[in-house]
Amino acid sequence: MPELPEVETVRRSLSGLVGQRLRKVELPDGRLRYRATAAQFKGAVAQQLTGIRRLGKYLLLDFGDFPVLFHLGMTGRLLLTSPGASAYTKVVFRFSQATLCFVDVRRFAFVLAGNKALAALPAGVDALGVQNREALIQKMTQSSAPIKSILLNQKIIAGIGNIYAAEMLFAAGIDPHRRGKRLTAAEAARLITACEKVLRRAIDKKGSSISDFVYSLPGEREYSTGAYQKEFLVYNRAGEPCKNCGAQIQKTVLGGRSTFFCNVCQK
DNA sequence: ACGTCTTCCTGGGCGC
DNA sequence: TGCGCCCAGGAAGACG
Repeated sequence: MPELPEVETVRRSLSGLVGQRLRKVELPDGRLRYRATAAQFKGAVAQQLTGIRRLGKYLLLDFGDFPVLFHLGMTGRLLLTSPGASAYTKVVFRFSQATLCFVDVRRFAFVLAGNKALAALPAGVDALGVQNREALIQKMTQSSAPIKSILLNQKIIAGIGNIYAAEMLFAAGIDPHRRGKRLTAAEAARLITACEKVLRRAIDKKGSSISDFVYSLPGEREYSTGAYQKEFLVYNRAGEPCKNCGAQIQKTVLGGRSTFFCNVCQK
């Protein structure tokens, strides 16, 4: 689920926690990709939350110089709610004025702290923080992997997942199967621009809610959902007409992932 | 070394 | 209604 726009939406939803002190961490069920333990949060307990950063699909809660890192995997959620609200609440953070629950139905999400958090950060440049476009263009065009796999590779560019990769390649008019090497520098540049445009628009719409992406609204009892799924031009639209040319949207498997594209508009 | 495939989990949706 | 199968936003690790 959570790609860059969803994680950014979560980050914004939690901004009210900044300045609050972490009183206590509870572990109803530490089973996640990496088992969560009480010991790992020692450096954060009794500290004030000084900021929340996002890097790619990762969220970093900074307690002074002690970071706590979250990755939501496929179904992870960070919700301002009571632990009993979900049967899948894994970790509970009791702040001075609020309770933050880390919830995951599956166990692909994880939380790391301190040095382990820093070590887990993605190597790639954040997809919305590209300073050196030339360097990124070079990385993209020297790989022999399909361009879609390159977009999904967090070591090259961080934050893009299966949904947005499809939408970006459509926006740039590039076939997902094209090898990075086979792209011209101009096409790679066009793709980077398309990436930023799609991500910004998706953030404006508070992400995509396909089945279960929700976020907390400060002060609200109900969860909210994103709206970008209403604007999908290719993702999950196999067999439907391309909104640009009318041809049927194609679905294939590329790198083990469902891949949607228009074989007329994307070359 | 690099690209691709398999696996980790669980629940929802669909066909029978 | 129930069962079994397939699929899913991610990505590490195994394999070739």
